[in-house]
Amino acid sequence: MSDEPLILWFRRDLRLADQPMLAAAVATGRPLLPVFILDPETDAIGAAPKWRLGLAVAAFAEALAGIGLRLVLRRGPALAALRELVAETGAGGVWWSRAYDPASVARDSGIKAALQAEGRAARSFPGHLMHEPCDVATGQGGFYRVFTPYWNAVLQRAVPAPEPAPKVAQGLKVWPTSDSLDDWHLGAGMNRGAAVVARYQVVGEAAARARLHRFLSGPVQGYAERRDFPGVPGCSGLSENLTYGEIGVREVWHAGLRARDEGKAGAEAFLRQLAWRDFSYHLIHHTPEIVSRNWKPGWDRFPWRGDNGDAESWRRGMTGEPFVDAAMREMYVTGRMHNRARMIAASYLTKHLLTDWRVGLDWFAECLTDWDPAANAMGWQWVAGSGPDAAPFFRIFNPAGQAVRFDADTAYRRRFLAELAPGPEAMSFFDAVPRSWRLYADAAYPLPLVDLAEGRARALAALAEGKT
DNA sequence: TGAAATGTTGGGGCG
DNA sequence: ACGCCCCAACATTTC
Repeated sequence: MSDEPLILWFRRDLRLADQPMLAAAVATGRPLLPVFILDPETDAIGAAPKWRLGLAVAAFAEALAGIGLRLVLRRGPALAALRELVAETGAGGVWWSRAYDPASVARDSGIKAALQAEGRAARSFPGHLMHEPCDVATGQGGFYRVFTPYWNAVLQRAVPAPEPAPKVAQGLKVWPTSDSLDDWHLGAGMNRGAAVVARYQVVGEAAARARLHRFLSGPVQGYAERRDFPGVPGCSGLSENLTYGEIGVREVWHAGLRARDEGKAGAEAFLRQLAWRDFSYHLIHHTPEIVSRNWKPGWDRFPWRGDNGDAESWRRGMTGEPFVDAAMREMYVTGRMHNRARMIAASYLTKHLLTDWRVGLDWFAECLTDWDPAANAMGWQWVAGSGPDAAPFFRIFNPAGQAVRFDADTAYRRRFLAELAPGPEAMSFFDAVPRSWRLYADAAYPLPLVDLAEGRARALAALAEGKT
C-alpha cells in the first residue's frame, strides 16, 4: 500500500461525520492533507454567503485539528493550487466531494481530466445529496420535472447510512504553508452590518447537530402546521448548515426517519423538504441552464422588466407593502428569509413589479447566508412561472391576503418594520444597511409602489400576451 | 405551497 | 303553506 499523502479538497462539505470521502480516506491509512482553496469560482459568490463561508471554514479547521489534521488554505485557480500541493508534498491523489452547479462541474471535470493526464489519482465522492442526481430516473429513463412523482420515486430508494466521524486521522509530518483566513477578507462585502447578521448564525458541525436534535426532540411535532407562519419559530433552520455541508443531509434524513417512525407528527413534512433540496439538484444536474435561462423556452419572449428603480426599492425593503418589506429586511438583518416570505417577496417582484426573476435571484445570492445555487434557481423560476412544476397564474400571491392568513397577529411585520412599531429587534435593520442607502429608523414608511389590484391585473395581461 | 370571479345551494325571514 | 329574496357557505371556473 502506498503511503503517499492524499489531498482532501474540501469545498461545501465542511464536516467530519456523514462524510464518505473522509471515511474512505481515513480507511486507507495514508497521511491526509485537507485543503480549502479560495479559487475564482468561490471568490465570486455573494457577500453574505462568502462571509458565512469564512465562519464555516474557521469552525471546520478547528474540528479537523481535534482529530489531528490541519486545514491548509490556498488561494488561486484550484488546479494550480492542487498541482503546487502535489509538488510540495508528493501527494499521490486528490479527492473531493462532488458539487453539482454548472460552474463547479465545469471546474471539477477539467481538474479531474488534467490530474489524471498527469498520472494522479483524482477521485470524487457523493455526500452532498441523499441521492446522486443521475441515480433517480423515471420509468422511461428520463429525469423528473415535477416534484411529487420525484418524491414518490425517492421514497422507494434507500438513503445511504451516514459514516461516523473519525476519532483520529494521520496527517503529514511536515505541513505545507497555509494562508491565513483573515487575510482573505471573506467578510469584506459585509462591512455594512456583519455584526448584526452574526447574531443569527449557527456555525459549525456541533452546533448544526445540536440544532437538528433540538428540532426533532420537540418542534418537529408541529412542523406541518407551523412551518408556514413566518412569525412563529417552527422550522429547523438547517438550510444554513446544509449549504456549507456543516451537517450531512443523509444524517439529517436518517434522524428524520427515526422521528417519523417514533410517530412524531411533522416528521414526514420535514423529510419532504429535504427531498425538495435534492430535487433542485436533480434539476440542476439535468438542466444546468436553470441557473440563468428560462427553464421553459417559451418564456424567452416574456416582457420582463430589467433591473429598475422599483426593484431597488424591493431590495431595500421599501416597497410600501408590509409583508414584502418585512421579508426583505429579515434577509438583510438575519441572512435568511422564511420560506413563505420568499415566495411572497419573489411573487411580488416578478408579478406585481414584472421584474425579471434573475434580478431577484442575484439579490438573494448576494444576501442569503444559506444561499444554495440549485434551490435558489429552482425557487425563483418556480415562482416566476418559467420553471418546472409551474402554472404562472397560480403564483400571483396577494401580499395583503397572505399577511392576513399567515401573519394574522402582525408579529412578523412588526419585527422588521421599525417605522410601524418600533422595537429593539426591528431597529437592527437600520443598523445593518449601508449608510449610502440613507435609511433611518425615523423614516416615513413608503407608499405602495403599486396598487395590488392594478399590479395583479397588469401581470395577468402580460401573462396572457406572452402565451399567444 | 393562489386569488378572484362566478355558480350553486340551502336556510331563514318575510309577505 | 308557499314562493320569493337575501345571503352566507361552499364549489367551480377562470385568469
